[in-house]
Amino acid sequence: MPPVIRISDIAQYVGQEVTLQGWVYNRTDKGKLVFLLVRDGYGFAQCVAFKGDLPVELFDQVMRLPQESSVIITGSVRADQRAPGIPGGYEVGVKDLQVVQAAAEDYPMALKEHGVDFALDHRHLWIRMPSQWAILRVRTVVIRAIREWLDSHGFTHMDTPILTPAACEGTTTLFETPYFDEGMAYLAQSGQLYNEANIFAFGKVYCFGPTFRAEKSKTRRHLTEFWMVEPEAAFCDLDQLMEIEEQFVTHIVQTALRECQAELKSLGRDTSLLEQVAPPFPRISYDEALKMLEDIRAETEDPEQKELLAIEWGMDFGSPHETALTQRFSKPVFVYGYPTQVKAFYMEPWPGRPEVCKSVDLLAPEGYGEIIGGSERISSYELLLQRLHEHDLPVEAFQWYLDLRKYGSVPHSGFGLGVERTVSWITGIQHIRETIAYPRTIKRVYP
RNA sequence: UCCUCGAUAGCUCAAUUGGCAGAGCGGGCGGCUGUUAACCGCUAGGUUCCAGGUUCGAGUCCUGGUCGAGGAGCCA
Repeated sequence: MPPVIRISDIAQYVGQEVTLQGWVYNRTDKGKLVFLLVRDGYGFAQCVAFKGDLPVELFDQVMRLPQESSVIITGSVRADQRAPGIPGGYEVGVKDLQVVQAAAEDYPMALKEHGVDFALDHRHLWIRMPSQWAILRVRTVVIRAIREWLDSHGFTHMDTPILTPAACEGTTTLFETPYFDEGMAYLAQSGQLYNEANIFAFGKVYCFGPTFRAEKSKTRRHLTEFWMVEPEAAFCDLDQLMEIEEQFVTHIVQTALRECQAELKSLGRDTSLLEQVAPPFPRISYDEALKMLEDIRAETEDPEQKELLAIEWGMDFGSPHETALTQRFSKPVFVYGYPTQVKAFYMEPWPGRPEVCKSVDLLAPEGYGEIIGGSERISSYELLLQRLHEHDLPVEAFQWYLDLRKYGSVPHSGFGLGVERTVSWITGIQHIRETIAYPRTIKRVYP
């Protein structure tokens, strides 16, 4: 029996007889000729059956194969520019075909556009379609690239708890669940505070897992359950943090470009700007960003847009601001030094400017906006204690966190990168829900 | 929580001023040796989101509700 191959490797088998194990994605019959578009999990390839090449009964069966039937196909590979697929340009001349199961004829996903609600109700089938398959292939490569870079740069992977005692930052709304006799537990919105403990044992660490936010956000950039990687490093200030971030993001983007060419091409992604992603990234201060936004607002004629872009010093950027700002850049851009009042309690103040903190967001270009939020953390025991009081946080719950500033405190910094937002940017898609296999939004927990 | 929009065949949508509920795709049957969302012929397929109301007559107008989408705020 010829070797079972992966469609992603099909170019290596031109002129050879191979076996494909997969599913019929589409069928077009032309009388004495049938085209099957077969997917095997690794790609999509056209298989061509001629009536004269096959037994009469088999050809008749092939001509009637319902969409999504599972099949084992043997035939010879040839290059043909007409052949569609991912990667396209190669096809299999069918010599034998075994039907593992003829699918039921009421498969609901037509090979056409679908409404969002219908598509999401059938997410378990939607992921079979080329666009969704390609996005999720990019996602897995992005996740691998994240781990590769961190693992090879001295970061120790340390899992942090999903069930947590309280808000880490005391701001966002959390999912809660009863926890035996201990009252309520909350689903983690960040592993950062635990990371900060872990660096004093391991130097540089990262956690990587699902993150939960119960906020009633209804936008293309929000999920209630999403994946975030959070690196944290001891003996690291804000400038060193930005160097880490730009190396890290560059590795992720370049790996995806290198390993997902066929997927990105099938998605129609223009990769010219992604190819330019390399250190150094532009760095602008909050004050400079504010000036740019005022200029952009002055040039805007649309009154609605003018209203949305209104801002004054001390306010955090909303998504209209981020979008407008990043449309001016072709590379990811750092915005550092946000007002202390809009950021979390644990951020180190700017030397000589207490109204500003050593925070930095990384905004993806082409209007995609924030993919990373990070900062240098407060290292002084007294200042941290003062901030806990200022934010009305229960000091006793943060006793262990205060200990970190008591026993060998050092300057340290960290950040969180949102996987889904990063994949949205790299794949060029508009809605974050397509970058995760089973999205959880305010209105959806099925399937 | 607020603003805006939407719901008609399995899917995507159309239906003029309130006047017989339609098309394409998908399914079935038939035809075709290079299709790219193939094409051609035939065919089956409807609680027009729900509950009221106006009217000779409502998919269409009015009231209330349900569900969904986009955006704001918040954030990754």
